[in-house]
Amino acid sequence: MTIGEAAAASGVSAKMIRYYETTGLIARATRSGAGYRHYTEADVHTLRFIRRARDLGFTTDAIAELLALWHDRSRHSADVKEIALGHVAALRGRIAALEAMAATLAALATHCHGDQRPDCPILLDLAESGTQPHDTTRHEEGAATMTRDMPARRRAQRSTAR
Amino acid sequence: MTIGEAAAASGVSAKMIRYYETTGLIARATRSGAGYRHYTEADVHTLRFIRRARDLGFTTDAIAELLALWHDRSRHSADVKEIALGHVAALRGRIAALEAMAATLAALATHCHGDQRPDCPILLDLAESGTQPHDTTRHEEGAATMTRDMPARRRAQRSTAR
DNA sequence: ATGAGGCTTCCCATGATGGGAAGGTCAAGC
DNA sequence: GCTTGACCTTCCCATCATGGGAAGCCTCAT
Repeated sequence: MTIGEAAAASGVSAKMIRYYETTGLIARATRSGAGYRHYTEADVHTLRFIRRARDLGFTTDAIAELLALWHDRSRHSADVKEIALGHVAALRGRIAALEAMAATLAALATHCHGDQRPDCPILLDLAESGTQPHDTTRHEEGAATMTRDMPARRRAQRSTAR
Repeated sequence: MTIGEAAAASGVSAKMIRYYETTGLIARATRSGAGYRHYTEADVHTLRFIRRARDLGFTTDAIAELLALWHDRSRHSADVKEIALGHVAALRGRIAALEAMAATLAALATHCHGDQRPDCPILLDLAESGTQPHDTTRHEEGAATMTRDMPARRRAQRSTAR
């Protein structure tokens, strides 16, 4: 089947299938005489595996390892389990960092009147809390690390904001 | 003070200070005759504000809004609170998505013997769970979105891990 | 005056993803 | 057999926050 069909069947976009091929996550697809990529059911199976792993938050590296183990008939389930548990630990770490942020903010918010007056403990905290030298170590491996995401509406909103 | 000093005093790297200037998050710095950027204590204060907000996971857009409100003497604390609570909600959404992943994986892992045998429910799940057509809607706005982060030790650990 | 270190700008890379252009291919219908 | 529209190819660009590094200018202390 063609890449478009494989994409539809696997839930991985054609763009990403090509990308995975260039990065070596999947093998180079066989090509038709005209250069069209050609996929088998087995390939689609692999793509679904990748998509599923990705949805579980595995890094690309981990996915590569899992794929290798999957294809390895003589694998030890212990290796798979180790990767999975390692990922669970990573997830829990991220969760803890996010929870710390949420808790801090939620606490500040409860002290904010939320009315027409300008006084606001949230702004006070942002402005004052780090007034001291500030530890330059940054990133307690977690907090600031996962700060990024939630895309869309950038420049647009920004202009209204400033 | 110079950009290097401002960076040390604020905890924001010189690189990022310049970046924030180009994106308009902060005003263009005054320059010395030779073109060196020059910062005041007030500027450092602003940078600390930004850093603190960033550490709390606010998006750049939200930070821009918070800065505007901070500088607005006639702000309504309700506006600040709304942004903060909106962010808390976003954080909780991310947390929920990560927890779902962790829970799924942890459950699978408990059923994995983790020994020398190759049979592993984790791999089975990855390989089979999505065998059906698969909903093409993708990204339930959460799951895959926060998948990315945890930098550093990539390639390195990989080698030791396998 | 010389050298070290700090500053400037500019370019590049990251990771996963999509957008889009320019051009080739295929299958269905006429 | 030819047209047409859908699909394929590669290539480039952009995202977002961040750092690396190069080339060249500036400044202060010796």
